[in-house]
Order: sequence, then structure tokens, then C-alpha cells
Amino acid sequence: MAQFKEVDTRVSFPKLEENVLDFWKKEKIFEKSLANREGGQRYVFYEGPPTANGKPGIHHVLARVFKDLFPRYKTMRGYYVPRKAGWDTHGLPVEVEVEKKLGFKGKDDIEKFGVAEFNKLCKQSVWEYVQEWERMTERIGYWADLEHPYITYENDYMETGWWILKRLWDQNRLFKDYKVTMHCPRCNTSLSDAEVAQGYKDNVDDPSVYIRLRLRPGEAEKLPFGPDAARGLPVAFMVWTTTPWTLPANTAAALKAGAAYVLVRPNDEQETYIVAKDLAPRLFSEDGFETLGEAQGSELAGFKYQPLFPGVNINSQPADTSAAYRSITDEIVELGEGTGIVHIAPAYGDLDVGRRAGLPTIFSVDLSGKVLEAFPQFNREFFKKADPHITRDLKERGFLWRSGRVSHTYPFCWRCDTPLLFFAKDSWYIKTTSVKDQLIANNNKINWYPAHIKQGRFGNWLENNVDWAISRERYWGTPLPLWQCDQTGQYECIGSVAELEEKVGRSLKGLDLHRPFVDELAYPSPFAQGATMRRLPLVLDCWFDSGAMPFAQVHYPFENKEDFVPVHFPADFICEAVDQTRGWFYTLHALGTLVEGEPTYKNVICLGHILDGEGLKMSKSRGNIVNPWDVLNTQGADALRWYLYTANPPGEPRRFSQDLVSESIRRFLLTLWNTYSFFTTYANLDQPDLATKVPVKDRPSIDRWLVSRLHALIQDVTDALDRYEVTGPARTIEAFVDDLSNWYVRRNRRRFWKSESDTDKLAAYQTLYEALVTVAKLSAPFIPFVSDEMYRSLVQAVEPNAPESVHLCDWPVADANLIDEALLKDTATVIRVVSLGRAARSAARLKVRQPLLEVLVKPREAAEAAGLHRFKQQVLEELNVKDLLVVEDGADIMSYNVKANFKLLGPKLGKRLGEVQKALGQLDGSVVAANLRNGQPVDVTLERGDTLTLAPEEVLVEAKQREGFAVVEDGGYAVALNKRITPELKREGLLRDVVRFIQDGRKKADFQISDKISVFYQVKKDANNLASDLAEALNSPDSVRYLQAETLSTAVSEGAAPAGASTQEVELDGAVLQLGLVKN
RNA sequence: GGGCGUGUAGCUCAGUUGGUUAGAGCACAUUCCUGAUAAGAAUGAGGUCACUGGUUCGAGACCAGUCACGCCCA
Repeated sequence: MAQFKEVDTRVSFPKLEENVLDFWKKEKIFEKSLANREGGQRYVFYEGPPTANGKPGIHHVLARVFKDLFPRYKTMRGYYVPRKAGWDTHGLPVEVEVEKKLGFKGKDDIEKFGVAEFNKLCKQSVWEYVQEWERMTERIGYWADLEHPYITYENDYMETGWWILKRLWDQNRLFKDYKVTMHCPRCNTSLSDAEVAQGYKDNVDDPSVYIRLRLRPGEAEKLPFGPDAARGLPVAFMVWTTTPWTLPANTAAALKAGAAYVLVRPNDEQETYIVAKDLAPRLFSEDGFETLGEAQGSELAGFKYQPLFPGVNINSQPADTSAAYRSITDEIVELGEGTGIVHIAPAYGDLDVGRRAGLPTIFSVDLSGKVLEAFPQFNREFFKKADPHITRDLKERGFLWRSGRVSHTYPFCWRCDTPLLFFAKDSWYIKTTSVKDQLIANNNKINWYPAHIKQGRFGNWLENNVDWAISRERYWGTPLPLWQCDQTGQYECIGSVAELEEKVGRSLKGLDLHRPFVDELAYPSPFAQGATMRRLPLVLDCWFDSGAMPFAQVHYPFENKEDFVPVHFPADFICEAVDQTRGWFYTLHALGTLVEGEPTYKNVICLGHILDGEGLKMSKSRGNIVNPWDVLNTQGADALRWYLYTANPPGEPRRFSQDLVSESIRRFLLTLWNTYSFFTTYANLDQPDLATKVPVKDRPSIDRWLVSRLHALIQDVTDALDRYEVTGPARTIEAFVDDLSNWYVRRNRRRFWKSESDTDKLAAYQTLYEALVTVAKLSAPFIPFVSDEMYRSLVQAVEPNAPESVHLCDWPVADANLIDEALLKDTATVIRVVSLGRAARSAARLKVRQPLLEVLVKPREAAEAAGLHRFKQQVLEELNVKDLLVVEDGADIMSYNVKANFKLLGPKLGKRLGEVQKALGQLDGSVVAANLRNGQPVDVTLERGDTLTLAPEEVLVEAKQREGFAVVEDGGYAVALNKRITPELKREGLLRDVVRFIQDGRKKADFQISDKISVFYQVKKDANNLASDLAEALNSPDSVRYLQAETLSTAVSEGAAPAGASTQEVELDGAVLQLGLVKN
């Protein structure tokens, strides 16, 4: 016979979880869960690699528990789901960390220090917290292969990156162009976005200048303002800027296509200007102005103006400016400030505008921030110092209209406090715009959760796709595999180590592909006699590394070539936080489309960020970061997991609070645990036969109800998980456990503790057992620890040959034949009616232990009456009443209000609805209700005296209170309790009170549940006929039998309790009763 | 400044294709029930459904605008 593990209701979940972890480790459950399914269909999951150079926080826990859920679920569904962990190891953030530690100020310091040594430190730094990460990962139950992770700095990994680039090179999708970077002229280095964000300053004082861009001769006549609108005066586009030093690099004036522009002549000026209509009053209000014409921005594009300075390239050589110095339209133009016409200098910030309009990129200052030699009048000054000189020069030459100062926000170098430059530098690009349509088409095949990301944030991002700048002038990264001929300047792209070996003519075995070693490899140029091919000293954007992970983690195509699709590509599921839309989600998508032509992932959950209890973002500087260990050690991983799954939908930002984790323990985990504990406690006493099944059809209806409920649950949870929903199914499981505990177990307690062992008892045990085991399985992907603990105890005692862990089990399958919809509906009605009955009792101050004569119930729909009759007994027991009457309208007990059915009458009557409602209110509700019952229409007389006939369904009736009854009405249901208490009822209630007090006394005396006792009682203070009622009650043999059976007592006698008895005095209706209990 | 999202009770969240009195849990108060339970039930208090305008007989829901917050971009 089955003997279950003792279950402590005062369980410590963290302790329990650590034991489960030991079991998993010892028995290699994760490994078995894989081996188990090895022949099964493949389910592909990609791990987005974190960097281990920072401590893991609660937001990492969030991502990992969501990532963990579906692989576990799919494994139970029979799929083979290998999960390779991964580490992101390259990139500027890593370099910056090391630089900080060494106190470096810029790239010169790194070069002096030595790249080899520097990279060695970078490599160490990325593992700084790896043990922390592994410890957290394991403790939260995130199953991933941490022993064989992919690491982005490994040669094999980087070689795949080279292979991808070579492929793109062969397709002419790799090219060089300018890219605008935030550049510190003092450190002579680009800054990452994160670095720039650290250095913004408010209230920076800068020049504010208005410049005339005068139209070239012959252009003014073509303007759409009409003939001679300018009256022969010069016409200029008026532009505004706070960076006069960029003016020599100006190539265009940009307007907003859909905005209105005007040609104006300020009073007292012999010149005319084009500005945005809305901004003209602000600009010229001082002296007044005259409007000479109006046109749309789109009509004003394509006009040529005179350059302010001769255009030159970065080397101060004359540049091709044939496509420059003209008006264009662009979406970046805003009408908030300035003139509505924007000065465009592609080299210093407006590169995308320049691209879109086909403008040349010309320069004014160099990378050290000094004005170019091409402008000797400015004496190679630092760009900020050159501002006043440039302004004065333009003033002298008549291009300046006004100048002043402005206070605004500007970025500075976080290291040396130098103002930053936007600077267009040479950079290598992947031509993603060449597959833009395909990127969009592939996105349409992806299932996004939440759905709005697909066409929203991600879709928009793809619509506005720009080429991907992949090169960085840094050290710690995958080297860009491009070699350049030192004579002709031509390039070669290398796609594998083998190819490089062939070029250099020797084995490269054991070579670290990183800088500086790879930089030292040069070979004879095929392009010119005696020339040498040398590697460009660039590394790849580390986002390229992570985006290449589907290929690189399996060293494709050097390995795993044959079965790459579909065994390793595409992913069925990925999951990261929302900030990855332009990060990993994009780079995966871009490389998948470029290399395979297909989406890289089929389903993606995009998580919102986790905020602190106040709704603020967690950050180191605020000091509001929650350490996951505080939660894991006190509340446990399953509690945390459950909280994260159920708190709110995954796409939304969530406030984290430990109180809410506690709530999820109380509300869900403990309810489940206590139900499990209840089962084991009685099963161990009773030793029921759980192997020989009582057929479901032979079980009582309440069991069949639970079975129906259970199979509907299996169906719902399975369907929801198949749609990649998490919050919904978790809440559904929670609702089931609530019903299981607070309806099924509560209602059936007696069946478990009754002494005879019959089929009814067995059915109860089996029903509860099946429910618990199934819930353990359904909740296994969510709460892997508690579910496994329950499963192992419950199943192994009964079926020694069953899988040794819930995670090795098959997912439950719903049996539609066991779902009795009518039964579910009827029970829902019963629960509803019981709840209303209790409300009625409470309102009338009739405690539940006091039996009542009858309850009258009016269901919402006539069809529900059958259900109430069917489960009459349950209602009677729950409400402690003697009889139940179902009434169709209850005219005898309740009175009625009559109301209009808005839904039906609204469209028909329109505005007269209010009038009809008023008229209905004046009718006698009981009469109308009676008529309606007979299917008769209702006549109402309206204010104007006309009569309207309403069909029965167009009128609703509502119950009201009535004398002698406690009535509660809600949502179409009405429940009325007869308040009359007969002497018999009173005595019965008294008896129940006594039983309750004895039970309480047993508990206080610490008697065992099975101990037999003797009871002594004595009325200490009489009131309300307690003594006589009690005497009369205990006069009846039935009553005594009832009391003895309920309290496991062998004798009940009046008199003082013997010495050693456990005694208590209890109050009853103002009287006082003494009870003494003795263990036999 | 732009894109996307969010805004419902003190807190965390539901709220179906527009329909009559906007719900649940937590917390608080009162009461009840209880030999599985750290639980459960009921009642009370707590809401200008962010705001303004519109559509409609009728709006928490639909439309437009505004404000606040978050994320991403500039």
C-alpha cells in the first residue's frame, strides 16, 4: 500500500527547492529530459547571450524564467529541446570597464600599454561574475547547458562571423561609407551611445545664428509664389543653427514637405526671405513684415542657392559639390524652433538626410576638432573657438541676418569634459537596405508577443531601415576580415582560417584570431607586383557577434552543415526584453534574412522592463536594484517565478515588490501545498487503493465536476501555451487550485475522514489524487521545484515504474469525453447561489451554524433551475437550510422593479428610451412579472399620452426585499432566506455550536485527530434558555449520536470535569458553558 | 521632437462585438466559518474609469486632441 512522504504544512520553500536541486543534479534530470526525447521532433530555442562582466539582477531573472518555460513545456510535449547557453564577450563596454580600471584616458593609452595585454585583460574581465550568473541560473531552475556554452570570443565562433561577411562581400553587400559618430576630439575616439548618455549637460551656452542662403541668379523667377512676387529683390532661404562651425560643411537647406512656407519682406529691408508660415511672426515681429506669397514645402524643393564657403573633403581638397547647395525636403524638419528650414551638414550629423537626398559630404573641421587648412582665415582653431570668427566672417560677407546666444542641452565627453562632435567617419556597412522588402516580408511570418511590436516598434524600424554600420576602430572584438593592398587600395575579404592560411602560406593552428595577432598577418597582393595586403585595423560591432549566434554557435558551415536547417535554424522561440528590438531581435532577423532568406525565429516574447516598487527604472545610481538572492533565499524561486508569470502580461513594464511575491505564495503555492498535504495526511491513515480505478462514470457528480474542470483546464492551458501565452494559463491554473481547495476539498472533507471504506471514499481519493498529479504536471514548466516535489511523492508511492521526475513526464492530454459542460455550468450556478445565500445570511445577521427553514432561489435563466434541483443537497449543506425552492419569478416572496431592456429597445426607440424607462418604473412590478411569465406583452403609456406595446423580451424584472426574508439579488439571481427560527432549529444550531467548541477544544488540547475522548459540560451562567435547550437537545439519542460521531467522543455527561481534563469556558448567546475534555 | 506602449479602488490587475448598478485579489475595519489550510466566506469603506471634446438613444470600451509615465530613437 502506498505510503506518501510526510508533508509539513509549515514548509520552507527555499529549503525544499534546494533539495530538489540536489536531486536534479544527482540524478541528472536535465540531461535525462534531453536524452529522453532524443528521437523526438526538434524544438529550437536560442539563448540571447548576456555579458558576465556585471552582476545578474532581477531583470535577468525575469528573462530567464520566461525563456525556461517553453522549452520545459515542449519537452513534456515530446520535443527534443537542446538549450545551449551563451556568453556575449566582446565590445566597447568591456573595453571601457578595463580602461577605467587602468585609469586610461583614450586610445593612445591602450596603444602604449599594448593591445595584446589589453585584450587579455578584457578577456578576463568578461568572466568576472560568471559564477554569480551560473549560481543564479541554476537556483531559479533555468535549464540550459552551461557546461558547453557558445562564447563569442572563441576562434570557431569568430570564424563563422568571417564566413558570413565573406558571403556578403561576394554578394556586394559589404561597402564603405561615412557614418556619423559621437566623437571626442580630445581623446580622438568615438563614444558609444551609453557613454554619450552619461555626458549630457543642460543649460549649455551656445551661439544662435540666422543665415541667409541666397538663391542663385535665375532661380527666384521659378519660385511658386507667382510672377514678380519678390519685386526684384534678392530671395534667400533663412536657416538657423547653434553650430556655426558646421556652416562650411553645409550642402542643403531642408524644408518640411507638408508645411506652409511664406515669402516675406521685413519692413526696412531690401531683401526677401522664405520661412515657415507659422514661424514668420515670431521672427519678424519687431519691425513688422509683409507677406509676398505662400507655398507648400514640397513646392520649394530643388532650388539652388549660393554656397557660403567652397566645399572641401577631409583632406582640404576641393570636393565635388555639383549635387550640393539646394533646397530639399526631409522628414526630420520640425517647426518648433528656428525658421522651419534646416541647415544640412551631412558630415556633422545629418548623414541620413544627405543619403536620402544624394548630397555630397564635405567637411569643415578634422578629427582633432580643428578647422581645416582649407579655411586659413580661421587659423586651425578648435571648433568651439572658431564659432565667433566664422560668424563674423559671414557677417562681413552679408550672409548673417541675426546672431545671439541660446541655452540648450549638449553632450560632453564623460572622460575629459570636452564638447563632442557629430562626425562622419569612414565605416564599413552591410547593405541591409538591399533586402529591406524581404526583412519586412519575413517579419510578417513571425509571431510576436505582444502583437503590437510586430507592426509597431519592430515593423517601423524595418520600414525605416538604414544600412548596418558594422566596423569599430577598437581592439576587443571579432576582427573585420578585410585586407587592403598597400599600393592600389583594393580589398580582399577572407572567409575562413583555411583561406587565410593559404594566403599567408603557413599553418595558423593555435593562433588567437584577435588583435594584435591577426594584424600581423600580411601577404603578397594579387593586385600589384611587390605590393602587400594588410588587414584593416578594425573590429566588428559586437551586435554582429550576437546576431550571428544561430550560425556561430554550431560553427556553421564548417560543422553541422548537412542538418543546419531545420535542426539548428530557425528558432521556434526566443525571448528577451523590449530594448532588444533594435538590438538582438534585429541583428538575428537581419542575418537570418541575409544568409538564409528566412526569418530567424518563429515566435518571440518581448518582455517589458522591471521597475522598482515606485515605478522607477532600477539603476545602480538610484540604488533601487533588487538583489534576486534576497527573494530566492526567503521566498524561493517558484514563488518568484509564479509572481513574474502572473503579475501582469509579459510585454508590459512591471513594478517589482517582494510583498507581491509573498502574496503569490499565500494565494497559490500554499493553497496547492495544503491541498496536497491534506491528501497525504488522510491517505497515509487510510491507505486507499489508488491503482484500481473507479470509473469516472461511477463517481458522484461532484467528482465528475472536478474531473470536468480538470480536463477543461488541461485543454485551456495547452491551447494557451501553444499560442505562447503565459499569464493567462498561469492564472487559469491558479483559479483551478482555488476551486480544488475551497470547493472540492472543503465540500468533501467528510468523505475522506469517514470510517467506512467504500467506493465513494475511494472515488474521492482517486479524484483528488488525479487532480493533484495533473496539476503538478501542468504547473511543472511554471514552478519546476514544487511541482516535482509533489509529483515524486504522489506518483512514486503508487507507480514505482513511473518517470522519476515530473520533468520527464508526458504532458497531460485532455479527454473531451470527460468534460461535462452542463455539470460545469450547474456547479457554477450552485456556487453563485451559495455565495448569495451567505451574503443574505450575513446581511440578516444569521450565522451559518444556525439552521434555517428554507431558501428560495430565483435563477437568472429558467434553464438553471434543473441544475439547482440536481444539486439541491449541496446548496442545503453549504447554506445550512432545510429546504430549497426554485422559483421562476418569486412573486410570492419578492416584489419587482420593471426595467427596459436597453440592448433591444435602444436601437428601436432611440431618444424615447428614457421616457419608456420612466413609464415602466411606474407600473406594478408583480403584475407585470406575472404577465410576462405568461408571455404577455406590456403596455406603457408615455408622456404624450400615446401607448407603446413592449414584447416580453424587451422588459427586464428585478427582485426587491420582502418582509420575513433575507433577500439578496445580484446579476439576475435572487436568493431569499426565510428568517423564522423554530425551537427545533434553535436546538439544532445550539448543538452545532457545542460540536464546534468541542472541536476547538480538541485542537487546543493537542489531541490527535484519531483520539477518542469523553466530554463533560456544565452551564455556568444561564441566559436565553441555554440550560433547558441544551438539556432537551441532549435528551435525544440522535443528537447524542451526532455529537459523539462528530467529535469522536464516547460519552457526553453533565457535570464538572475531572482533574486533568482540558477545560474551557465558552460564551453562547450571553450564557456561559464550561466544557471539559478527557482523552480516553 | 518622433515612434510604440501604458493610464480603471491605497496597491496589483480583470473588464468580451458599445448596453442598465465598473469587477477580483491584497491591505484596513467588522462579522462569520473551520480538526487540511499560513486558509476560507460575507459586509463596509475606498472610483470625476488620466483630462477635454466628439460619435451614439447609450462610451471604461469607438474617434480626435491634451496631460502623465515607460521604452526606443533623434
